[in-house]
Amino acid sequence: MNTTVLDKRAPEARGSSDTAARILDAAEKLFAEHGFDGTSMRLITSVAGVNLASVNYHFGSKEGLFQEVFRRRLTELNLHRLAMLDRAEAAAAGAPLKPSAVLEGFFGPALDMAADTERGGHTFMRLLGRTYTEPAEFVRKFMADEYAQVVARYTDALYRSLPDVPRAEIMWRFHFMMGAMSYAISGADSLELVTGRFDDDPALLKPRLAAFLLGGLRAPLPDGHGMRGEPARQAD
Amino acid sequence: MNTTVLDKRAPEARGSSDTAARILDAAEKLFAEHGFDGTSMRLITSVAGVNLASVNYHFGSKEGLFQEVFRRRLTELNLHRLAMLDRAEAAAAGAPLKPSAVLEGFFGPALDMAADTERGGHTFMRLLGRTYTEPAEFVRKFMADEYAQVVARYTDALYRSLPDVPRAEIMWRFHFMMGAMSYAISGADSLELVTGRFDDDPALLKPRLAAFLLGGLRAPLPDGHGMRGEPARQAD
DNA sequence: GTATGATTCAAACGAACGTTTGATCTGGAT
DNA sequence: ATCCAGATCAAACGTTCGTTTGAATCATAC
Repeated sequence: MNTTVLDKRAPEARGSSDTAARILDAAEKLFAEHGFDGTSMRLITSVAGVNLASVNYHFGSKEGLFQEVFRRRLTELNLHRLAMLDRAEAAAAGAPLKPSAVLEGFFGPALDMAADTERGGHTFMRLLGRTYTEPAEFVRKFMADEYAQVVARYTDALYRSLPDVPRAEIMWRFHFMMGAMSYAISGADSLELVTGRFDDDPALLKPRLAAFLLGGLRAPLPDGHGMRGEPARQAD
Repeated sequence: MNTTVLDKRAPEARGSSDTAARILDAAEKLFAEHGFDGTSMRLITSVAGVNLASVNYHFGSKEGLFQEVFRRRLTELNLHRLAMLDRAEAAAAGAPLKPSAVLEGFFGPALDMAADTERGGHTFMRLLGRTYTEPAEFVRKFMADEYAQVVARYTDALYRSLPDVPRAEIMWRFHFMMGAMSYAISGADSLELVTGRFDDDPALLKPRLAAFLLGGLRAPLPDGHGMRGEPARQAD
C-alpha cells in the first residue's frame, strides 16, 4: 500500500501519490458517465495515463476504488452539511429553525458542489444521484453509514420547524426532495432528453430548486386519498 | 425472427411465444435489480428457463431485448397519459385545467403502474427511474421519441393552468417533479438506506406525492438568487 | 407420411473482463 | 556505493461476456 509505518516519500506526496489522484479523477468521471459495471479498469487507467495494475496496487480492487471515489467527496459534503446546521442552530438559540434555513443547510452544499465544474464536484454529484438509484450491494452499507447521522439531524430539525407535519410525512417529503435535487443536478442532460435542446443559466438552478422544495415541503397535508387538507402552519 | 410473412403458428401464440414472454419478464426484473451491464444473458435465460441462444433469436441482441422491455410498457403508459389528458381537456371545454388535474393525468398512471406488484408494473417503474439516471447511449433516442409528444402536451397544459409561471420555470418544475416521482417509486428501498427500517402503507404514497408535487409546482417564484416572490395565482 | 419453416438446443467462438505476477525502476538512508 | 521499500511496468492468468453455428425438434400444410 502507499502508506506504511515508515513513509519515506517527500511530505507533499505522502498519502496521495500523483498516480492515485489521477486514477480517482478519471474514475469519478467515467463512473458518472458509464456506471460501475460499464467502466473497465483498462479504460480508467488509460484515461488516467497510468499502468493497469496501479489501481489494484493503490486501492486493492475496482470496488475499493469506487468506494474511495465516494468517500473523499461524501465525507467532505456531509461535514459541510453538519457545520451549516450547527451554525444555524447556534444562531437560533434553541428556537426552531425556519424550514428554508434547514433546506439551505442540506441542499445548499450539494448544489454548490454540483455547481463546481472545475474541481470535479459536478461530476461527483451526477455520480451520486446515479448511484442512489442503482444501489450496488457493496455501496449500500457504506452510504447508510455516511448518511445516517446527517439525515437524522436534518429530519429532526425539519420536524421541529414544522410541528404540524407528522414525522412519517417529513421522512417522505425529505425523500421526495432528494429525488428532485438529484434530477436537478443531472439536469440539463435529462431535460434535453425529454424536451429537446435546453439552454439556461446554471446560477438560476439553486433558487429554482429552493422555491420548489420549500413549496413541496410546506404543502397542505394529504387527507388519505385526495389531496386536500390544511396548510402546514409556519411563516416562511 | 419470430414473425415472417407466413406465420404458421397458432393464433394465440403468434407474435408472443411463451419463450419470448418469459424472457421479457425475467429481463425486466433483472435489469431493474442489477442494471443493463450488470445483468448477463446467461442469468436472464437461466431465470427464464430458456436456452441462451433464444434471446438473440427473438430479440436480435441484448440491446434489442432491453428496448423491447421498455417499449411494451412505456407505450402503454404514455397512451394512458394522453388519454387522461384528452378526457380532462374535453371535460373542461377549452378552459384551462386545474394543476391538480394535469398532475393526476401524468403522474397518476405511473403511480398506478408502480402500485401493480403482480403484473410487474412496479418492477418496470423501478427500471424506468433507474434508466433515466443512467441514460445508456442507445436508449436516449428511443426514450426521447417515446416521451416527446407526451411531455409537450403536458407542459402546454401546465402552462395554461398556471399562466403566471414562466415557461422555463414550468419545464424545470416538471423535471423536479419527475425526480420526486422517481424516488417515490424506488421508495422504501432507498428510504431504508437512509433512515433505517421503514414501514408504511403503499396506498398512501399517491396522495403523499400528489400533495408534495402540487405544493412545489405552485410555489412562489424565485426572485433570482433568494427564494422569495409572489405566489403563482391559481385556485386549487 | 413427407416436406417446410419456425423454434430450441448444446457447443463453441473470439473478445474483454478484473486480477496477479515477477521483473524493473526510483529515491532517500546508511 | 549499497541497500531497500515503494512504485511502476509489461505480460499473462483464468473467467465471463455476447454472439454465432449447425444440428435436432416441433408443429403445420400437403
